[in-house]
Amino acid sequence: MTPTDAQLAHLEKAAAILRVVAHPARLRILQLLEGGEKTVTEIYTALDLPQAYTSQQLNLMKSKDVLASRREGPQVFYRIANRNVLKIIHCVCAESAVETDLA
Amino acid sequence: MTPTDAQLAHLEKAAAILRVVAHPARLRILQLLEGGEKTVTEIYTALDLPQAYTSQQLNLMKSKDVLASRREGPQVFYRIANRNVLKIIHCVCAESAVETDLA
DNA sequence: TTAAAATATGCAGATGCCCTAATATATGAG
DNA sequence: CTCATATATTAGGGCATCTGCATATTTTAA
Repeated sequence: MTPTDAQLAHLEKAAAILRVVAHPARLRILQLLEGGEKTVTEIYTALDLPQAYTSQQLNLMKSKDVLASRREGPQVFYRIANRNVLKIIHCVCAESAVETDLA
Repeated sequence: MTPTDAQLAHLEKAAAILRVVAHPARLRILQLLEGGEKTVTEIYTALDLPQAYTSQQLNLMKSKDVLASRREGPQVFYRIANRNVLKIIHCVCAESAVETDLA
Protein backbone atom coordinates (compact mmCIF):
# COMPACT_ATOMS: atom_id res chain seq x y z
CA MET A 1 0.00 0.00 0.00
CA THR A 2 1.73 3.12 -1.24
CA PRO A 3 0.69 6.11 0.86
CA THR A 4 -0.90 9.13 -0.76
CA ASP A 5 0.86 12.47 -0.69
CA ALA A 6 -1.53 13.68 1.97
CA GLN A 7 -0.82 10.65 4.11
CA LEU A 8 2.91 11.10 3.67
CA ALA A 9 2.64 14.73 4.66
CA HIS A 10 0.65 13.78 7.70
CA LEU A 11 3.17 11.13 8.72
CA GLU A 12 6.02 13.57 8.29
CA LYS A 13 4.20 16.11 10.41
CA ALA A 14 3.50 13.62 13.15
CA ALA A 15 7.11 12.48 13.08
CA ALA A 16 8.28 16.07 13.23
CA ILE A 17 6.24 16.75 16.35
CA LEU A 18 7.58 13.60 17.96
CA ARG A 19 11.16 14.56 17.06
CA VAL A 20 10.70 17.83 18.89
CA VAL A 21 9.48 16.07 22.01
CA ALA A 22 12.06 13.28 21.81
CA HIS A 23 14.74 15.17 23.70
CA PRO A 24 15.53 15.16 27.42
CA ALA A 25 15.94 18.89 27.92
CA ARG A 26 12.84 19.67 25.90
CA LEU A 27 10.87 17.06 27.83
CA ARG A 28 11.93 18.74 31.06
CA ILE A 29 10.81 22.10 29.75
CA LEU A 30 7.47 20.70 28.65
CA GLN A 31 6.92 19.02 31.98
CA LEU A 32 7.64 22.28 33.71
CA LEU A 33 5.25 24.17 31.45
CA GLU A 34 2.47 21.77 32.31
CA GLY A 35 2.19 23.83 35.48
CA GLY A 36 1.36 26.93 33.44
CA GLU A 37 3.23 29.52 31.42
CA LYS A 38 6.69 30.61 32.57
CA THR A 39 9.32 33.16 31.60
CA VAL A 40 12.63 32.16 30.06
CA THR A 41 14.43 33.02 33.28
CA GLU A 42 12.04 30.97 35.36
CA ILE A 43 12.59 28.03 33.06
CA TYR A 44 16.37 28.01 32.80
CA THR A 45 16.67 28.78 36.50
CA ALA A 46 14.30 26.02 37.53
CA LEU A 47 15.97 23.47 35.27
CA ASP A 48 19.53 24.70 35.78
CA LEU A 49 20.19 25.06 32.06
CA PRO A 50 22.25 27.69 30.20
CA GLN A 51 20.19 30.71 29.20
CA ALA A 52 21.12 30.70 25.52
CA TYR A 53 20.57 26.99 25.24
CA THR A 54 17.17 27.28 26.86
CA SER A 55 16.19 30.10 24.55
CA GLN A 56 17.21 27.99 21.57
CA GLN A 57 15.08 25.09 22.64
CA LEU A 58 12.14 27.36 23.37
CA ASN A 59 12.37 28.98 19.97
CA LEU A 60 12.73 25.64 18.28
CA MET A 61 9.60 24.34 19.96
CA LYS A 62 7.77 27.53 19.13
CA SER A 63 8.78 27.30 15.47
CA LYS A 64 7.28 23.81 15.42
CA ASP A 65 4.06 25.06 17.05
CA VAL A 66 4.64 23.02 20.17
CA LEU A 67 4.92 26.20 22.26
CA ALA A 68 3.48 29.67 22.03
CA SER A 69 4.77 32.83 23.65
CA ARG A 70 3.55 36.14 24.92
CA ARG A 71 5.69 39.16 25.74
CA GLU A 72 5.03 41.18 28.86
CA GLY A 73 7.47 44.02 29.19
CA PRO A 74 11.00 42.74 29.06
CA GLN A 75 9.94 39.18 29.74
CA VAL A 76 8.55 36.50 27.48
CA PHE A 77 6.18 33.87 28.77
CA TYR A 78 6.11 30.48 27.08
CA ARG A 79 3.27 27.98 27.22
CA ILE A 80 2.34 24.68 25.64
CA ALA A 81 0.35 25.26 22.47
CA ASN A 82 -0.44 21.76 21.32
CA ARG A 83 -2.87 19.51 23.10
CA ASN A 84 -1.40 16.35 21.61
CA VAL A 85 2.00 17.20 22.99
CA LEU A 86 0.48 17.13 26.44
CA LYS A 87 -0.99 13.71 25.75
CA ILE A 88 2.36 12.44 24.54
CA ILE A 89 4.11 13.69 27.64
CA HIS A 90 1.57 11.95 29.78
CA CYS A 91 2.14 8.70 27.90
CA VAL A 92 5.83 8.94 28.52
CA CYS A 93 6.22 10.71 31.82
CA ALA A 94 3.39 9.31 33.95
CA GLU A 95 5.26 7.73 36.84
CA SER A 96 3.39 4.47 37.22
CA ALA A 97 2.90 3.75 33.55
CA VAL A 98 6.47 4.46 32.64
CA GLU A 99 8.39 2.63 35.29
CA THR A 100 6.89 -0.63 34.16
CA ASP A 101 6.66 -0.11 30.43
CA LEU A 102 9.50 2.12 29.43
CA ALA A 103 12.11 1.75 32.10
CA MET B 1 15.97 22.16 40.13
CA THR B 2 18.77 19.83 39.12
CA PRO B 3 17.36 16.41 38.27
CA THR B 4 18.55 13.32 40.09
CA ASP B 5 20.43 10.64 38.20
CA ALA B 6 17.35 8.44 38.26
CA GLN B 7 15.24 11.21 36.82
CA LEU B 8 17.79 11.89 34.11
CA ALA B 9 17.92 8.23 33.23
CA HIS B 10 14.17 8.13 33.03
CA LEU B 11 14.04 11.20 30.81
CA GLU B 12 16.69 9.75 28.53
CA LYS B 13 14.75 6.51 28.27
CA ALA B 14 11.52 8.29 27.47
CA ALA B 15 13.29 10.42 24.88
CA ALA B 16 14.87 7.33 23.38
CA ILE B 17 11.50 5.66 22.92
CA LEU B 18 10.13 8.80 21.33
CA ARG B 19 13.13 9.04 18.99
CA VAL B 20 12.40 5.56 17.73
CA VAL B 21 8.79 6.43 17.00
CA ALA B 22 9.61 9.84 15.52
CA HIS B 23 10.19 8.54 12.02
CA PRO B 24 7.76 8.28 9.11
CA ALA B 25 8.59 4.77 7.95
CA ARG B 26 8.66 3.45 11.49
CA LEU B 27 5.33 5.11 12.22
CA ARG B 28 3.85 3.36 9.21
CA ILE B 29 5.17 0.03 10.39
CA LEU B 30 3.79 0.59 13.87
CA GLN B 31 0.41 1.57 12.53
CA LEU B 32 0.35 -1.58 10.44
CA LEU B 33 1.33 -3.71 13.42
CA GLU B 34 -1.57 -2.34 15.41
CA GLY B 35 -3.62 -4.83 13.42
CA GLY B 36 -1.61 -7.70 14.88
CA GLU B 37 1.73 -9.36 14.27
CA LYS B 38 3.05 -9.58 10.71
CA THR B 39 5.98 -11.11 8.87
CA VAL B 40 8.73 -9.02 7.33
CA THR B 41 7.45 -9.78 3.87
CA GLU B 42 3.90 -8.82 4.78
CA ILE B 43 5.21 -5.55 6.13
CA TYR B 44 7.48 -4.44 3.33
CA THR B 45 4.95 -5.61 0.78
CA ALA B 46 2.06 -3.80 2.41
CA LEU B 47 4.05 -0.60 2.82
CA ASP B 48 5.95 -0.83 -0.47
CA LEU B 49 9.34 -0.44 1.20
CA PRO B 50 12.65 -2.11 0.31
CA GLN B 51 13.13 -5.40 2.13
CA ALA B 52 16.55 -4.60 3.57
CA TYR B 53 15.44 -1.20 4.72
CA THR B 54 12.37 -2.65 6.39
CA SER B 55 14.43 -5.29 8.14
CA GLN B 56 16.78 -2.63 9.44
CA GLN B 57 13.95 -0.59 10.89
CA LEU B 58 12.38 -3.66 12.44
CA ASN B 59 15.63 -4.66 14.09
CA LEU B 60 16.21 -1.14 15.29
CA MET B 61 12.81 -1.05 16.94
CA LYS B 62 13.35 -4.48 18.40
CA SER B 63 16.71 -3.46 19.86
CA LYS B 64 14.95 -0.58 21.59
CA ASP B 65 12.23 -2.89 22.93
CA VAL B 66 9.53 -1.23 20.90
CA LEU B 67 8.93 -4.44 18.96
CA ALA B 68 9.30 -8.12 19.73
CA SER B 69 9.61 -10.98 17.28
CA ARG B 70 8.89 -14.66 17.01
CA ARG B 71 10.26 -17.04 14.42
CA GLU B 72 8.02 -19.56 12.75
CA GLY B 73 9.89 -21.63 10.24
CA PRO B 74 11.58 -19.38 7.72
CA GLN B 75 9.47 -16.39 8.66
CA VAL B 76 9.74 -13.93 11.50
CA PHE B 77 6.67 -12.28 12.94
CA TYR B 78 7.02 -8.85 14.51
CA ARG B 79 4.63 -7.30 16.99
CA ILE B 80 4.41 -4.20 19.14
CA ALA B 81 5.95 -4.89 22.52
CA ASN B 82 5.40 -1.65 24.36
CA ARG B 83 1.99 -0.47 25.47
CA ASN B 84 3.08 3.15 25.69
CA VAL B 85 4.15 3.12 22.08
CA LEU B 86 0.58 2.28 21.17
CA LYS B 87 -0.65 5.19 23.23
CA ILE B 88 1.81 7.54 21.56
CA ILE B 89 0.74 6.42 18.11
CA HIS B 90 -2.84 7.06 19.03
CA CYS B 91 -1.98 10.57 20.20
CA VAL B 92 -0.35 11.30 16.89
CA CYS B 93 -2.19 9.23 14.32
CA ALA B 94 -5.82 9.40 15.40
CA GLU B 95 -7.46 10.98 12.36
CA SER B 96 -9.76 13.50 13.95
CA ALA B 97 -7.44 14.62 16.72
CA VAL B 98 -4.49 15.10 14.44
CA GLU B 99 -5.94 17.02 11.57
CA THR B 100 -6.85 19.83 13.88
CA ASP B 101 -3.98 19.80 16.31
CA LEU B 102 -0.93 18.66 14.43
CA ALA B 103 -1.62 19.35 10.81
C1' DT C 1 23.65 -30.77 -1.12
C1' DT C 2 21.62 -27.41 -4.11
C1' DA C 3 18.40 -24.07 -4.81
C1' DA C 4 14.99 -20.74 -3.54
C1' DA C 5 12.63 -17.97 -0.30
C1' DA C 6 12.88 -15.13 3.83
C1' DT C 7 15.43 -12.31 6.65
C1' DA C 8 19.60 -9.86 8.30
C1' DT C 9 23.98 -7.30 8.13
C1' DG C 10 27.88 -4.20 6.64
C1' DC C 11 29.30 -0.20 4.47
C1' DA C 12 29.52 4.70 3.35
C1' DG C 13 28.23 9.36 1.75
C1' DA C 14 25.13 12.74 3.02
C1' DT C 15 22.47 15.12 6.11
C1' DG C 16 20.92 16.82 10.37
C1' DC C 17 20.98 17.41 15.35
C1' DC C 18 23.49 18.64 19.81
C1' DC C 19 25.63 21.85 22.58
C1' DT C 20 29.04 25.49 23.70
C1' DA C 21 30.73 30.07 23.39
C1' DA C 22 30.41 34.56 21.91
C1' DT C 23 27.65 38.17 20.69
C1' DA C 24 23.49 40.70 19.44
C1' DT C 25 18.99 42.71 20.37
C1' DA C 26 15.10 44.49 23.12
C1' DT C 27 12.94 46.64 27.03
C1' DG C 28 12.34 49.69 30.89
C1' DA C 29 14.48 52.58 34.62
C1' DG C 30 16.78 56.63 35.79
C1' DC D 1 21.19 58.46 26.45
C1' DT D 2 23.03 54.90 29.35
C1' DC D 3 22.81 51.02 31.92
C1' DA D 4 21.10 46.65 33.58
C1' DT D 5 18.15 42.95 32.83
C1' DA D 6 15.91 39.69 29.78
C1' DT D 7 15.96 37.28 25.67
C1' DA D 8 17.60 35.93 21.03
C1' DT D 9 20.90 34.84 17.36
C1' DT D 10 24.99 33.09 15.05
C1' DA D 11 28.86 30.04 14.21
C1' DG D 12 31.01 25.78 14.30
C1' DG D 13 33.05 21.20 15.60
C1' DG D 14 31.56 16.76 16.79
C1' DC D 15 28.52 13.04 16.66
C1' DA D 16 24.42 10.28 15.37
C1' DT D 17 21.03 9.18 12.07
C1' DC D 18 19.34 8.25 7.35
C1' DT D 19 19.07 5.26 3.61
C1' DG D 20 20.57 2.99 -0.68
C1' DC D 21 23.31 -0.77 -2.16
C1' DA D 22 25.59 -5.05 -2.00
C1' DT D 23 25.88 -9.18 0.25
C1' DA D 24 25.42 -12.54 4.01
C1' DT D 25 22.72 -15.78 6.74
C1' DT D 26 18.94 -18.89 7.80
C1' DT D 27 15.46 -22.16 6.68
C1' DT D 28 13.00 -25.50 4.11
C1' DA D 29 12.06 -28.27 0.17
C1' DA D 30 13.53 -31.35 -3.31
